Amino acid sequence: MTIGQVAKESGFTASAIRYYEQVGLLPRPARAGGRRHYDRSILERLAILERAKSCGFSLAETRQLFHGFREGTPPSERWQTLARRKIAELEELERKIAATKELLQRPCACKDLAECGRRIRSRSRRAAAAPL
Amino acid sequence: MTIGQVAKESGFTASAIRYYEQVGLLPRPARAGGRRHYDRSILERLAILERAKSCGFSLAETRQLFHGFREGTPPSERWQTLARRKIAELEELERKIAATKELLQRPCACKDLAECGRRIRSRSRRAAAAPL
DNA sequence: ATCCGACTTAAAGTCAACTTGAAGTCAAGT
DNA sequence: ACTTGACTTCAAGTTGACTTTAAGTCGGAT
Repeated sequence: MTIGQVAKESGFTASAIRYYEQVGLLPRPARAGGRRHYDRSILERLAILERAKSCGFSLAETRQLFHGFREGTPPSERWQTLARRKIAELEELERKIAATKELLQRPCACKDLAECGRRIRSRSRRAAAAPL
Repeated sequence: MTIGQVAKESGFTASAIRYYEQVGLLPRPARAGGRRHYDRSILERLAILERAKSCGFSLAETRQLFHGFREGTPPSERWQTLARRKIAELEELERKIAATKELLQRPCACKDLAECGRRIRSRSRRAAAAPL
């Protein structure tokens, strides 16, 4: 298959596919007259990339999935290791979101923004500032 | 106060303060011999920026807080309008996180990554791919 | 007079994950 | 032979919120 066909079947753009190859997430395919020529197993590989992406894994983390374990480590263990970390991250994010929502729900009764500033400043116990 | 003193008292770096000025989030202060000279009300303004930041507002949204409403609109209304939007965004994000966590909790029993790819591909009903 | 630290500007760099553009190549169809 | 469309490479652009760097200026203390 050409890169265009792979793109159409996988849903990734051709340039994204080239990019993944460039950063080491896809093996270099055979070439026919300069052009990349893939066999259909590339679609499985790309399906994994898509899954990893929808799991919130960065490309660096996704690289781990392929190259970050001792040869022969079963995929169940690979996924589990990465998943545990990511779930912990997501739970941290959920906590931050909850805190942010509470902040957002606080009503304001100031007469102008300058008063907002004064109130916020007088209440600030130097801790609540972490962004998402 | 000089920008350095404002930086120390506010917790923002001097260059961040200059940047906020540059993008229109802070008024241009008086100058004394080229240098910026602030009065203490800048600290209230920066406290609002800090609060907006910890509410997850982008600088563009924060600009709205100051300049996005009819003159005279009370801060309560300003905050409420922006807060409602942001809360909706955060709830959408929470849904995505929940979906991602479910995906991450799915156990894998494949014997190798190629099998993972085949399984993912055969199950894929072209919908579950949205990243965070 | 000279030195230091704090300040000034404009421009460039950072991060991720790609996309876009420019300029060129290839194979197939007319 | 010529056109077309899909491909190639490499470099640069995109987004947001800053930071960093370079080169220069200022005021106060020695």
